[in-house]
Amino acid sequence: MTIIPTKTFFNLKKEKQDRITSAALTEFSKRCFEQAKLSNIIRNSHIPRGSFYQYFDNKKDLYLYIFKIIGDKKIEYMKELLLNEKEIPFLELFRILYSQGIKFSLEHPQYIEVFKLFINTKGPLYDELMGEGRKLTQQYYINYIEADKAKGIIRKDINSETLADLVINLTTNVAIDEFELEEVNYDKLLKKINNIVDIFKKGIQ
Amino acid sequence: MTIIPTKTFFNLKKEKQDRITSAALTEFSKRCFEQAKLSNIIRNSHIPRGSFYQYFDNKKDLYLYIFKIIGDKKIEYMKELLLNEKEIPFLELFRILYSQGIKFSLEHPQYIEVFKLFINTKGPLYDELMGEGRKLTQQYYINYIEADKAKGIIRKDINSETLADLVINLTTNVAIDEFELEEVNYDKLLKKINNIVDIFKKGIQ
DNA sequence: TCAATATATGACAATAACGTCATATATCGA
DNA sequence: TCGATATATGACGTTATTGTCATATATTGA
Repeated sequence: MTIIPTKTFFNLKKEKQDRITSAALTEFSKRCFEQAKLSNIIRNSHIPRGSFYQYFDNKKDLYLYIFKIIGDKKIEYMKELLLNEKEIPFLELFRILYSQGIKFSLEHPQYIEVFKLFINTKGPLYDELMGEGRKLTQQYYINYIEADKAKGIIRKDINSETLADLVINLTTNVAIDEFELEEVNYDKLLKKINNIVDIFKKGIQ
Repeated sequence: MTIIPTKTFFNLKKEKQDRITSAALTEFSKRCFEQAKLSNIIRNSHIPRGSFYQYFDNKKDLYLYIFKIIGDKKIEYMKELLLNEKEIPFLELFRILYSQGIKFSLEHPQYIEVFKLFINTKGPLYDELMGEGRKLTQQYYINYIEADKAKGIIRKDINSETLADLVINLTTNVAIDEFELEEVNYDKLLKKINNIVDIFKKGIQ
């Protein structure tokens, strides 16, 4: 069993580690995993080809490492926010997740590019990394929805699964679409989120 | 100015043309444009490498041709449906487009795979082919929404643009997600669409 | 100090893809 | 029939990329 990255990598001066992760982030934010070129990363981080293979087994290992960094940062970012929010209504949860997710993305534009490419390029790697993830999220939302139904906040005839799926799509795809646009403005986005929540709450009629 | 494909291609026996388009469809439904391998297409259609380059200038031309075939089929499929639907409410338009889109996809599973990969791999080709497409669609929806507002079917305080964007996302991303699942059942999907329309109409409260 | 361990290095083999080209074969029209 | 035009063919040049390996250099600890 090999450590990923290698012990050698962690022994490196932080500056050198950063040069590599930074170059990797740049490449993986421009091209999907399959399309990304290790040669670019090696060139831009100014390390010899041979050295790279002392730090990582291959391109995939590097990708997984970068992906882990992003995941950890995001979880850390969201966790504190959700810790004291056990009993909020579903739509509030959605509002928080959506807006906080966008805030995170604004602060880490490169991360979100990597993630976008990952989401979009649904290959074997996608299945490997996501696995049961989506079903877990769906169940997570359904719990809130059912709780709201019990409290009478959400109509009983709403299909929980459909609603959960809708929201999952909005928090991934729609949020991601926001960043295709030219100027991203947080306040503008907040208004948009409130619009969406309002549509969900009261309908459009 | 070169014809795309070549005149030569159209002179071919239909059987041979089909062998090529069929092999291309298979490849482009498995791999995005950049990732797709012309070698596979050439091998599976049992034509010599040299011949291919008498029919198409390059991989991109073949892709554009396949894409055009799909686009034409879809337009033809949707057109007759929308011709006599000038004055329907926005949500009805949505219901029709969504369900008809899914029906089309069920009948042409390979087409939808190609399209999924195209949508997802947002590269230079995406921009080239989509261009103003999204903005046109947005405006198309907004017209219906504004008309409904005038008639009092949709609340005046709903943001037309936001609603249009929401629906665009649902008709592309969500519809596409349906096909990630194992068993696709049209009746089940119809129910789901009605659920979604209901949520939009009356809200979840 | 000096041997053992850890790190650095870039040339190289292997693989794979695209598009070209010279040549062979078939078809068509007068 | 036979020359002109259209089509067929696959070996080849070119280019890119990944991962390997033998060797050089640095660092560490006894």
